[in-house]
Amino acid sequence: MVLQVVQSTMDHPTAEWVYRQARRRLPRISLGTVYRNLKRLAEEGAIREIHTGGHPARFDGNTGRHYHIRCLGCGRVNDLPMSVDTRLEEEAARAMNYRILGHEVEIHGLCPLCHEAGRPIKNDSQHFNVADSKES
Amino acid sequence: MVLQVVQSTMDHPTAEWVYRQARRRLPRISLGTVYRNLKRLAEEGAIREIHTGGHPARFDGNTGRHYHIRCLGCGRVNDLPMSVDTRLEEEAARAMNYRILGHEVEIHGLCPLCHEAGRPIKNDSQHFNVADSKES
DNA sequence: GACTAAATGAGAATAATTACTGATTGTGGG
DNA sequence: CCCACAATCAGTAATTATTCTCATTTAGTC
Repeated sequence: MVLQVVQSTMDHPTAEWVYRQARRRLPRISLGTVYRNLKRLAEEGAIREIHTGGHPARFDGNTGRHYHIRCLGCGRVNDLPMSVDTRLEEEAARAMNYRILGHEVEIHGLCPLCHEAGRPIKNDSQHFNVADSKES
Repeated sequence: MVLQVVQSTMDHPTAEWVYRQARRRLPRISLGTVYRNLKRLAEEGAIREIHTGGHPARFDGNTGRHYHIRCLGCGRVNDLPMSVDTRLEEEAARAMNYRILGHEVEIHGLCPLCHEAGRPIKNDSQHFNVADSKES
């Protein structure tokens, strides 16, 4: 059920958002349960966890390899429809003697809304909320 | 002074580690002061903050553009001596209509020590400590 | 239906970080 | 030297995100 919620959106929801959505169907569900299941799903590989950037973790129903772009104005995270560059890993392997396991790329910018609104960059600690377009 | 500590190492220390080091010279310094100054330095651009990956933030005295490699065994973060690929930003700009401001790349792997020791991946929540080679 | 294992809800606990507070230290005039 | 004023500090309380605990519920199975 938690899985369905995460997969239901192209946004990359925070645990908090998943909780709010889940509660619409299972009003008695607790935040702890949401966290517990998000973690389990991530371990099983059914979803991905995005820690990159700052404060609340985000979850991604799209488990294929892909990059993200993050808005420094509102914290929104979107998938990037661009190819994954494995040369980055090859180059790192040559440089570093690590056993390479993967890589992540995150582009930073201002989303159209924040850019237009002239919203400032809040790289700093703010409790980002997912784009709440379809939610109170 | 906090700046000196951060710049004194190629590791990417956590606030905690900076605190421990700083206290060797200024034994009365408080953790709050360390955080306050780390934040200020980061805002002024004198150091960089690395949030990517999980739990405690790390700080980087090297403010030039560069990539990082993170060991999923011990949490260590190292600089990568490889060139920054601005094509990633160009490609993202074409794809997304964001105002692009920058990008980050993080390679994941196991450092030589963890690899050899067969240490498992602890992607999960652990309080990573910096490589404490020169510290109690 | 009884027994067992797994999952849950509710709230306490933890970890990292920030904010607040009153005390201390500077600093530049006079 | 002394005084106002600003900056910084140590210490601590508060916040945020997340995990843990544990009594209870739910499921599965014989």
